[in-house]
Amino acid sequence: MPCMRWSRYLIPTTKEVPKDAVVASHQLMLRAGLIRQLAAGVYSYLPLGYRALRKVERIVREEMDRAGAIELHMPVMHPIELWEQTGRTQAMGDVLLRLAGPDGDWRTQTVLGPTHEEPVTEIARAYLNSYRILPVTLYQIQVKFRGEARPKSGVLRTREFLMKDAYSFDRDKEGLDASYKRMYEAYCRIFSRCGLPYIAVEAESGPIGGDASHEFMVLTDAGEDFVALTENSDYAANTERAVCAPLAQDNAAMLPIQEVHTPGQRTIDEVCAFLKTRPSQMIKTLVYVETARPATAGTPSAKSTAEEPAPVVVLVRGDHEVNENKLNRVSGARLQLAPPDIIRKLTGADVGFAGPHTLDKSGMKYRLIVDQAVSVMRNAATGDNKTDYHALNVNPTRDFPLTGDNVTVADVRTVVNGDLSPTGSGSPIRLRKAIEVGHVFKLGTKYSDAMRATFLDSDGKPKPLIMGCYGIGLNRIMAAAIEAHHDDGGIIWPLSIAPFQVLIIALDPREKDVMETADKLYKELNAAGLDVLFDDRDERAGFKFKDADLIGIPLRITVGRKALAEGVVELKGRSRPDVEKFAPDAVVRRVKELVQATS
RNA sequence: CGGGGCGUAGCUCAGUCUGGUUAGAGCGCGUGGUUUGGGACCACGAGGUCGCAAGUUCGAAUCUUGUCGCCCCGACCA
Repeated sequence: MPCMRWSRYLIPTTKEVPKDAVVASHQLMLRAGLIRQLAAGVYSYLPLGYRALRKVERIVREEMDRAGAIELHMPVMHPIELWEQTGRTQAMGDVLLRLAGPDGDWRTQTVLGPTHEEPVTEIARAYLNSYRILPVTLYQIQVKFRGEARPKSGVLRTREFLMKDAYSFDRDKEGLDASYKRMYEAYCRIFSRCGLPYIAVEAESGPIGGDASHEFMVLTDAGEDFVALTENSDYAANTERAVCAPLAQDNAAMLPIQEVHTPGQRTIDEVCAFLKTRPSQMIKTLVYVETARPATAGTPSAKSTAEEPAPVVVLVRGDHEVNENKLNRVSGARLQLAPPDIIRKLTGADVGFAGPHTLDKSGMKYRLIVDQAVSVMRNAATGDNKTDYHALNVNPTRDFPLTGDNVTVADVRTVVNGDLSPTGSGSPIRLRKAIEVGHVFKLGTKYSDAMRATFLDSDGKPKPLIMGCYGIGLNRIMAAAIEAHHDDGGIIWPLSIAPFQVLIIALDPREKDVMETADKLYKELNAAGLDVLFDDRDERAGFKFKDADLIGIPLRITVGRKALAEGVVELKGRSRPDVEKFAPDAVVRRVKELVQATS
């Protein structure tokens, strides 16, 4: 049995808040001696932190196994050729970490895996070649490497992290639905068992659409995703994807268009202040062009000199933001904001004065995409396609079309606070910050097509494997748990993932009785299969209590001279203020009860 | 990649503007003593090529240039 005496263990706690740590979980993980930073976005897990991480790992593994997934272990080093088969060297860009080496060296042909769709599909291609062995779900718990542009918030966003990634392979869409559901349910169990207050939200699902993707979120300001939740909880989605009920038609009488001299007023805020109007009464006119498919050096696959696609003019309300995911889907192309020269050519004005009502005068072809919220406006203010001028009382239908070959009315904006639930319940949407701890995704045949991973179906015909992928960030679970469970004194671990379940503090370690009693409790609890840490350090009581609160072990047994003189020891839960007194024998029973009740 | 900030002891920082003995404090660490139920106190001590490099100067933590690293905001995020 390993010796878990604090005096012989390594728990470098600190009183001072490390200067680089901003969010609570980062500060506490450093102060409690769980992690140590080695480089930007690269952390060591110290003994206490590693124990918690392994607890999380165990829960994840148990639930994956229970859901019928099969564990394997794939390499971190991948031949880049594998990534070229799916075109993701380009899609991933700088996120894909390459090894450096002399030209022609194997190193330059090797990348560190940021995820494992390609390697797992390579395995599936080799071995999952009959409908008879389907469905199969494979998973691993493995380190991932990503060239994150900006690691931040401690362990929440790093360049190296531990992930559980699972991949399902099915013969048809119904099978995928079933596999997806099984993983979804396993995820719910995992996050519940880890003590996380999570919600599952609809997530951006890329080209497949529908209900093909969910993210598991923990609501906290330390997160960097935004989720849209309705007040009555009938809808929850990532803002990348969230939709809302259409806005109602404004029925004000249309006023005649009026031109206003607005010298140098370009931004929505400037113009609003100048015109004494509000952003919600303005139309933001944005010009997009198709992203040039960049031909990476060395790959002579560039298709150039095709006809220059027409710019896409997008209208959203002044207080709304374009959601580029939605826009790309509506337009059927990958768009980016147009450079100034195209804007000048199309609008005849400097950037900042574009409007939808007089665009035809340039003679340039363009497509018009009108956000639904704009389509119901009346008497809006917008640019006048004339430098230093804006127009008042611009109206859809009268001044620019809502129908026609090159016109689309659609939802292309990001939802905002106060939008109403898309379910029609009328419940308002609230935006909340959240940490993404898990993501389930129906992939379909994207990778099996690209890598020709087919199986022979019962009809004797080769068909592409239908895939799903399912990720969980284990380090993020740890950090999210701390974000959700801490107080001024430190961490309050959920029992299930606490590095230790019980902390025994010997308050007067030089007293023979105290040490003997504490040591006996330590041995008994250990023998009962509990994870026990024994604070046998010769320190003052206050010092040890502060440390105990900081590292947040759920159950604390205090053995002190005074209480022992009355024949008792003290039991306290980290999350509650009250202290219970027990005879040493009784406390072991009580602790066992408490641990069993929660596991 | 754009904007801002910071690199001095294991940690938190002062000193830099205005160059000048041997570079400081608190925490932590070691030794001894007094203490001992919510981060004690006294004494002594160990620990730093002031991120790195070049330059200016009689002299550089301090000025100049370059470079590397870290943090924050933004952009980006299969």
